[in-house]
Order: sequence, then structure tokens, then C-alpha cells
Amino acid sequence: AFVKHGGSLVDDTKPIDEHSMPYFLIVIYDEITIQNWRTIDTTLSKKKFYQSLKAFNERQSANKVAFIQSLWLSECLKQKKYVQISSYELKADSDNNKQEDLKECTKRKNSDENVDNLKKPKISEQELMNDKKRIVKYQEEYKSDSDSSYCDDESTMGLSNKDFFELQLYSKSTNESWTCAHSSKEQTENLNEHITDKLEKMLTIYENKNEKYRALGYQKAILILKRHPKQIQSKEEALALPGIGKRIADKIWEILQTGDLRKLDEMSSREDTNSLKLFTDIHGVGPTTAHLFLTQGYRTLEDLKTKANLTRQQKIGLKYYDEFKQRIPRDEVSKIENKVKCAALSLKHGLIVQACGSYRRGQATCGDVDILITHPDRKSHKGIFTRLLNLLHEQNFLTDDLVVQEENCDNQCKYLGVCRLDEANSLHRRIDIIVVPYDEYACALLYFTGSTHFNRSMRHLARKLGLSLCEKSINKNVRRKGVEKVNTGERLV
DNA sequence: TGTCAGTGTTT
DNA sequence: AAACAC
DNA sequence: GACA
Ligand SMILES: O=c1ccn([C@H]2C[C@H](O)[C@@H](COP(=O)(O)OP(=O)(O)OP(=O)(O)O)O2)c(=O)[nH]1
Ligand SMILES: [Mg+2]
Repeated sequence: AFVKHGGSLVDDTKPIDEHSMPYFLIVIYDEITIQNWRTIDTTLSKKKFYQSLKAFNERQSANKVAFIQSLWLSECLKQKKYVQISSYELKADSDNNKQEDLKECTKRKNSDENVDNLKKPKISEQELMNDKKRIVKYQEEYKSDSDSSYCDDESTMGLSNKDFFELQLYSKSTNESWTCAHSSKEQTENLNEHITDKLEKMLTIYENKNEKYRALGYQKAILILKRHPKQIQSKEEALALPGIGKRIADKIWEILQTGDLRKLDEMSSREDTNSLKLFTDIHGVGPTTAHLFLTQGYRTLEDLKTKANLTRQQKIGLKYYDEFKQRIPRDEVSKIENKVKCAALSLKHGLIVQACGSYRRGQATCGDVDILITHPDRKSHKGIFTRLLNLLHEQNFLTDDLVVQEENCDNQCKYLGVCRLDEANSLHRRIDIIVVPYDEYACALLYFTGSTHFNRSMRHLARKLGLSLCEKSINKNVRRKGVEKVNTGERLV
């Protein structure tokens, strides 16, 4: 949770728990947020303590700095809420207390050990900065998108089923508590919208042009900018961010100077760019097909309807073109989730039915509805899939099928289709339903909650660690020949 | 210069 | 095998 | 397009 909120954990090889009690956290915080933290060894001398605290204070003039016993973190975890730091704090301004506290705490660790043999604390300013660079790199690459305020079942207020990493160490100054269920109104706002708006247009243009990895570059830069807590003022400031290189920094500079991006204006004024966008917004039409349509002389959706030969999915995509472009408000997603949940439970008690995707990430509106179904008895999910789809079809809830993947018997099943609530003025919505065995619940939930960037990032990390993560499992020793698997390896989770 | 996620369906 | 989707 |  700390890392997710931009904190950095220096000694990430040592887990923080009761067994590593004799560590302290240095916490940098403002009124609302824990900004930063690090662990330190408690063989810290009084002199070093003052030195480092002073250094911190100078660098972080706007924020407050505190030394806290790691016990505080343990308490937070135990109580599953944000505990006031004050009683765990070592006060710098009260000399006596501090010295005693420090002694008190070091004693726990060193009572039966030889203090002198322990490795010396290292906390020089230089080292802090080095560490910082290393950690920041890690954070930027692997922390989830800023929209990842997890929001499970808002009616159950208890946090008991929340995993630690889902908890947000983010408290309001008035009411200090975990705020896991944020509406998107509270999400940190994008202070660089004027820049990201333009870059996002560049992104879709390159996506539609099939320049996958150039698009990836833009995507990463945009996500970095969106969660950057300050407005970018200069080229250097942009260049300093990981994920932003010279070429995008130049573009940012141009936007800052002139308010425009010549390259973008030039590209988007070309007529084909717009038609390309028009076509790729159809479900089932990608960059290649869109380009093909262009070369065939089609320019409008009407052209496609009458002249082009379309696949089954593309016809459905075209039929609901306008409806699918509308975002779905949260409460409607919740209604749809309920509808499916009721249908599912009527078939079998105890099924877990939850909406994932952008809904579970707390977004105000969603592009589609993603529903995950499993059963804790490890058996009853079998056979549910087809029966559920039949039932929902009978209820005229599902109107069209795009993909029905019945990976026979006990494997994961996937449905991509179209649904509509039985209400006046309700629109047709895209719905994805997956049914998974309970063994694969964890990985499936991780996958289906996303975001896409989060998944790719985490899978990249897994690969670097010699593992392979997918929506079913996490595996070890997967050998590949190109993309082809030679060996599925051993399943770990 | 190589890497950027991993899996499944449709055509 | 390429294109598209999640 | 960015980065190791
Ligand atoms: O290329 C992809 C697309 C999706 N997903 C996962 C993450 C995502 O969160 C989930 C659901 O996909 P969807 O396309 O619905 O994305 P979303 O995050 O729910 O956003 P939207 O609001 O557009 O539905 O599937 C991937 O892993 N890779
Ligand atoms: Mg979705």
C-alpha cells in the first residue's frame, strides 16, 4: 500500500513483521498522506539519528518527518485500519525521551546479541538518493495505475476479506481510516490534462496504425503524467520522469510553449485518420481491417453496412455502434452484476459472483461489465456456465453472443456478449462473464480486475523473476522456444 | 540491439 | 497463421 | 517510444 502511494521501501529484502521488530520506519507525511517511508536499522547512534532527521527535514520542508517503530505497521495490519502514529513515534524535539525510546527499542533486538557485530546503519544523504533512484524505478514500473482504488462490495463494510495490498494507506485528516472504497471523485486528479489529452490522441492514432510498441511508449508516458502530483512546467521536469524520453519531452515542451502539437494537428487533419478511428471503434475491427476498408474505398459506417463483407462479430459491433460507445455508469454496472448474481444463485447456492474490471477498480464509468464466477466448494462451478447463459437468454437479458468459450468440463469458461436491462431507455451493453475453478480464483481475480497495464507490468515482473503469470496460475520453469511453450513448468499458485 | 504479457477464438 | 479480443 |  505504501509503495502504491508513492512510498519507497528501501530494504525490501527484509519483510516487516513482528520478527523484524527492531526496525524503524522513517515516515514522511503531510496532512493527508504518508508520502514516503523507509526502514532503518536501530543500531543507529544518537548522532546519526539527528543527522539523518535533519537531512530529511531540510529536503522535505513542506512535509513532516517522523521515526516510527515498525510495530506501528504491525498494529495497522492487525487492526486493519490506520492507527495513529503518535504513540509509536520517536520525538526529535524531546531529547530525553528519544534517547530512552531508542535504547528501549534496540534492547529488544540486541539483548541477547552483540550490538557491535551488527552491521552499521547506513543512512547518508548520498546513499538515500541512490536507493531512491533504484526504488523509484521499481515503483514506476510495477505499481498499479492510479485508478486502482479497490472497491469490492460496498455494502459489506468489513474489511476482513481484503488482502493487505489492496488496502489503501490513505487517510482523511478528519477521519483516519482505511479508505478502500473510493468513488472516482476522490481519485487524485490529473494535473496535466492539457498534455495527456494530446498524447492520448497520438496514442490512439498509433494504435490504429498498428504501431504496437510506439503506442506502448505513449501509454506508459501518459499513465506517468496522469499520476504525477504536480503540473509539469518544463521540459527537464518531464524528462526526469521514467517513461518519458527525449521525443515525448520535446512534444510536452511544444505543448507548454504553444498550446498545440503540430505533429498531432497534421496527423489528425488527414482524412484517413478519422475514418480509421471510426472503423476501429467497431467491435471486431482492428487496425488491419480498418485499413483494408479504407483501401476498398469505404468511408462511412453506412458504406460498411451495405457494401463490405463483415464477420459475424463485426455485424453485431456495427448494430450497436452508438450504444457501445456510451460509458456505463457505476450503478448500472451494479444492477447488471446483481441480475447475473440472482440468476446464478438460483442455479446453485454459494456461488461467488463479482463484477471486476474497471468497476472493481472504482472507476465512475465503465466500458463494459466484467463478471467473475466461481464456487468455493471447488466443484459446483462445473456445468453452471451453459445453464446460466441459457437462463439469461430466456430472460431476454443476453441479446447477442460474440464468443462462447466452453473449455470443456472444469476449465475456465468465457463468454463475451451483449446484454440489456429490462428498463425503459436502457442501452445494450457489452458483458464479459468468466467461470473459473476455485483453484484459479486468485489468479483469475487478479487478471480480471486489471488494469491492462497493471497486468502486463506484473507479468513482465514475473518473467524477470523466472516465473510466468497468467489468468490461471503462476508457473515456474516455463521454457519457451520463441513464443511456443516447450514445457508448462511447475504450478506455484 | 533486444524487449516491451499471456491466452483464446474466428476467419 | 494472422487478426482481434480480454 | 523508452529503456537496459
Ligand atoms: O488486453 C487486455 C485486456 C484486458 N485485460 C484484463 C484486465 C482488465 O481489467 C480486464 C477486463 O477487460 P476490459 O477490456 O473490460 O477492461 P477494463 O479494465 O474493465 O476497462 P473498461 O472500463 O474499458 O471495461 O481484463 C488484460 O489482461 N489484457
Ligand atoms: Mg471492463
